Amino acid sequence: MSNPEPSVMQKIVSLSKRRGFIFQSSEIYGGMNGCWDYGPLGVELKRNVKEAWWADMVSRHDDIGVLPGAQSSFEMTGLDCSIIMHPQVWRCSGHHDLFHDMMVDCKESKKRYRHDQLRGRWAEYRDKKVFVTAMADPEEEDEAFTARAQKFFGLRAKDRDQIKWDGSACSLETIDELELVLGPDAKDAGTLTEPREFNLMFKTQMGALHNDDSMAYLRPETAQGIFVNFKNVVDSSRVKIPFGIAQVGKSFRNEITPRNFTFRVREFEQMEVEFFCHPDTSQDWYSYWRDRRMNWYLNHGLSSENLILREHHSDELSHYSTGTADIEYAFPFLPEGEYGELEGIAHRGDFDLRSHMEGKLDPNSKPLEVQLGENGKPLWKGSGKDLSYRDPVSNEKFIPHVIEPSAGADRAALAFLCEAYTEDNAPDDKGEMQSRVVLKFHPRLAPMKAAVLPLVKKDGMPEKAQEIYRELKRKFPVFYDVKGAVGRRYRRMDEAGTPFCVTVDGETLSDETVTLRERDSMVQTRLKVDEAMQAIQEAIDC
RNA sequence: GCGGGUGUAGCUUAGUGGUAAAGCCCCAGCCUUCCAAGCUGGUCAUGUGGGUUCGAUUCCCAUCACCCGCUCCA
Repeated sequence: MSNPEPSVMQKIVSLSKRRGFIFQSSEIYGGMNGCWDYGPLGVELKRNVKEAWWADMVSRHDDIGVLPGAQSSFEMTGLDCSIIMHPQVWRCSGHHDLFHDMMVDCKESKKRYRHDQLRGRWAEYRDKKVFVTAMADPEEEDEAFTARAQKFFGLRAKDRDQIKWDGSACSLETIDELELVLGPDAKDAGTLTEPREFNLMFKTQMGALHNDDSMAYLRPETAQGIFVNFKNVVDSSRVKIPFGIAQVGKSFRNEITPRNFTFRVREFEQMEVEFFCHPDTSQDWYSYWRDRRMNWYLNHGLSSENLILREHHSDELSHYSTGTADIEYAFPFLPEGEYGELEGIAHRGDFDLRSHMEGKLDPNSKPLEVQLGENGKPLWKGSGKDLSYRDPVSNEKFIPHVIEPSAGADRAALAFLCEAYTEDNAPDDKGEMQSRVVLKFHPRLAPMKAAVLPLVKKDGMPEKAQEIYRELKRKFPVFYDVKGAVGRRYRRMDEAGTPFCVTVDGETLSDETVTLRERDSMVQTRLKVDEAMQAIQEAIDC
């Protein structure tokens, strides 16, 4: 049984494990569906992604100057909030209603239905009784039930009126005898499963005693923590609109189908900005963030051939949003021409702040109004706190609009890993070309920035190399390796994505020069140790 | 959630109802003055749990994980 050539994705997964980028979670116990761990090199890669993002969005941000493409200067600040928040946060955010359904599956048709949306009616013919269901509009449902029952009982159209109907149409929720239920797309009765709770939010218990009051959720996104702290940040930090609040952290979603390595997982890390601005300027800020975020990926090495900016069509948008764009990458596990989302940039209007003020807004209302429950009161009460903003100069009071660039840290790390994976050819010691695996990471993202290698393990070279290693290590992550032929060590570093090798030879001992070998081109340059360090630092900083 | 496939060392593979094989990697030496496969030695494996059997890595069942397709994707 000879297998075909492994796919690029299989090679990346294999390399990830072999070199310590990404491991299956809990592997010694057989693994955990959709969970992955970052190994020694992977943790550096992902940290570099997050740190580059944080530096570019927050710590290095120029609060005073006007950045290219921006209409004015703006401030950026950060936040780190708890993963478990007040359950009302998720009711007002809309996650509770959207993520929380009772579902039934049909074993015959393999279709899945919302338990509360499935309606039917009891029908009887001769000795057979069945609860026929159908997916139909209320005006047409009686006709649909009749058609389903007629087919089930094997009757002709003219014999329809022989079907006896018992009671009026009702929701499946009122029916206990599932074995007598005919599914909307089934031929036989009794193919529907018991209703099962379908909850995309992770539930947990707050406190050691478990009861209904102690139920809490693990956050499904970091964004809500920013919205609920909006007033705190404004009151404590002297920021003025426009400004952004950034946060990096873990989020949890019970994805139905974890798939594709670390792309779709249940525990993941987000890098989100909520950018608050005046409603009149929000469209320009939306365009600004969309373009800036796209360029961020391009500047860190993703090829423009593999990256697209996809603007959502107007019919895809929540109507309160006036723009949403996805930054998508052509991951190797996807079919040709398909892309997977790295980041979404959404214009969210004032939906979130108002929902946390007034109560959950009905996303289908226009203009936005608080969603009411059956008793005519708000379905989910808001905080009642005033989350509007008063401009200190104009004295205008308004609820800011929000632009939300929301990125996946794991997805970004995976995209950079996939983009970096390259097979090319390099000469061996006899000058014959051999295949080479090299990870062409941007130096800023590479787990190790350089390796320090004594050319041979004698004549004082190891001692000198260790000295240089300690000097460089104060500035950035460096690896020391003395084992085996130097060519072998170069290849090992190529496979780990280390952009530079500093090689110590006989000359180093007398004149403090080394060779600096560049990973992608394999070009070597003879430099002073200080110059080599500077060259590496410049490559990282760019 | 459904259907199909796969699961043997860190990786890639071989093989068998009766002692599990190899290459690469890795480790310890030796050799080596700039791009992997010179020498010697060494570590390490049948996903998990049952069943059949004198004996199971092999056959059967279940389970877990991964891959492909469907479904889902705020």
